[in-house]
Amino acid sequence: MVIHNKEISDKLNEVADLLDIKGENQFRVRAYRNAVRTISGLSGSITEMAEEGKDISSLPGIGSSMAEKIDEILKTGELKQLKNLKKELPDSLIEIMKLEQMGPQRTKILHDKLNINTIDDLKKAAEDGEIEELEGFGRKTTKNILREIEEYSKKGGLQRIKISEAEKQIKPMIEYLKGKMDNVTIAGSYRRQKETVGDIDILATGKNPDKAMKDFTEYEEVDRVLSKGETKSSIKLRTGLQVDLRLVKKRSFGAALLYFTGSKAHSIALRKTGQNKGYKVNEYGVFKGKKRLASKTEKAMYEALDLTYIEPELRESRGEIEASRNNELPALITLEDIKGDLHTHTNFTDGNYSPEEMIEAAQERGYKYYAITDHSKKVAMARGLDEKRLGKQIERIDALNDKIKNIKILKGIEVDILEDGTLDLSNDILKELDIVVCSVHYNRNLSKKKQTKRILKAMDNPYFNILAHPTGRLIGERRGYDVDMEKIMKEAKDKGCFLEINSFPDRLDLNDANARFAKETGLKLSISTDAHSKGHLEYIKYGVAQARRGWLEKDDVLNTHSWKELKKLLTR
DNA sequence: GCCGTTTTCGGCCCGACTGTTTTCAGTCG
Repeated sequence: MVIHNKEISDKLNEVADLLDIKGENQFRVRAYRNAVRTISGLSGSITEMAEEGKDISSLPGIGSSMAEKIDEILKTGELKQLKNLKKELPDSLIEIMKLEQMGPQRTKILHDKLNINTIDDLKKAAEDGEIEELEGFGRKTTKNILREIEEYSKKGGLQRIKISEAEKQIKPMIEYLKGKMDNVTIAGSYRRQKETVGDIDILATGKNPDKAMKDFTEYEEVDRVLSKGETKSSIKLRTGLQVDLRLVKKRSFGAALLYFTGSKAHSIALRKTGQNKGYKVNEYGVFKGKKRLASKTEKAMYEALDLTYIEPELRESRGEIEASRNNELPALITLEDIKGDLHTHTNFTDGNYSPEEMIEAAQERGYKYYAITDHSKKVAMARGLDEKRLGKQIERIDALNDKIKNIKILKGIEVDILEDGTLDLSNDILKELDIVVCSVHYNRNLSKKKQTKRILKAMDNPYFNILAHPTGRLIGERRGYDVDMEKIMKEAKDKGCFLEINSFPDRLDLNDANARFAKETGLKLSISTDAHSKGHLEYIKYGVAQARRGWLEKDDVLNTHSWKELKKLLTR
């Protein structure tokens, strides 16, 4: 039986939630959450680790006891401890606990005193006035609970939004705030460029807190004010996005930015590092007794802890603090390192613009080369190209290359990998191309074994260059197909093939963990947009961000190289 | 439940805000 990492982390997370509600020791609860975080950050499969006889308890935050539980899940698909917990407490309490304003303890009290087990129970008890009678609760709390239930049912559950969507929603507000206060900076998971964000944390400095908080809470898109204080206020935009503003003193800006950028795990690790040195680390600085050692900038904060500066994208407690201490942090790739796009479409298939128009947009970005990779015939919906139409496109690009001098246009294709692992176009035409991007669009539901075999077989075709959107996932909508990604990466390296980080905001595929594994395998990746429109070329920044989160350096990425070098790399 | 440049036992990050209180618990990040 193949157990996915997510099944393991979901079960352990449920255990943590239920133990939390039960009122168990907080550190024990945290231990489960730490294990969940470790598992979520793995690129490889735990099932396979176990099969290969690797020691699961060597993973950070996973000790012998946790390893035994994981082993039980691997062997039986279940966890007795979780089953027993569910006998004590209905797991529907977890849903209640995750409502805003509700935590483990309130959930427990409501369960014990009013026998509330579901969100419906909660709603009824709140409406009947039972909750406000309880000690520690009151009228306002009851009102907040009812509002959160309404919000919850409106959204159909609790959701995070894509980073691209968050960017769209927050940009106008940032512009507005910049006119009202100083040093306006977005912190939180947005600054770390996580693929999705739950809310937006903004940091700023200003001389007049009352005025600043008033300006913030009176922004025209604000739906309601959740809290308003001297240093912290929270609002909800009409779109449903929560935004927190923290006002800090200029001299503690670095300390505050560091703290509010997180991640939580990174902050905790930093505080521990400080503690070991006899310092106290908080959002106001690094302190030795009363003496402030650092606070103005993040760099100074890190240095006070004997660490080199750590880029926000790395702050996930995935080894960055050790690497910083040993001065072994990667020099992360930047947007400026990208020399061209290797996966784009035109109106030959389902793109919105002609090759000429797309190329012009690429020139505006300063690209040195630009690959046109329209769909192949299998993708009929997009009017995919057959050999004949691709031949015409090749002629058109040859003519363009004769005419246009400052950018090299690469003749390419996004060719479908058919179910049997062959490619959708003949080698006679593929050999005419500069670059062959290959992807799976159909037969997504093959078994892991078959899907892996299919892709590996496709890689045996000597013209196969890059596997596009390798897992096929769509964030928040569709799981990736079942595939042995580690095996594919290792074989890609051996065969001289590459994988893509697809920068399209819905995809971000490969993700950060996969990218990091690729680096560790020594496999270079491309970062491309899959642009279907001129404006999509800008999405490259999201791909670069995920690459940075995956610890990638300039040299780890195919399209940071000159066309001359790239051509060599593509030649098998 | 994890973990060790002080430890195999005894620690485990820290502060702001709200609401319900009248000194503080719960939640959040």
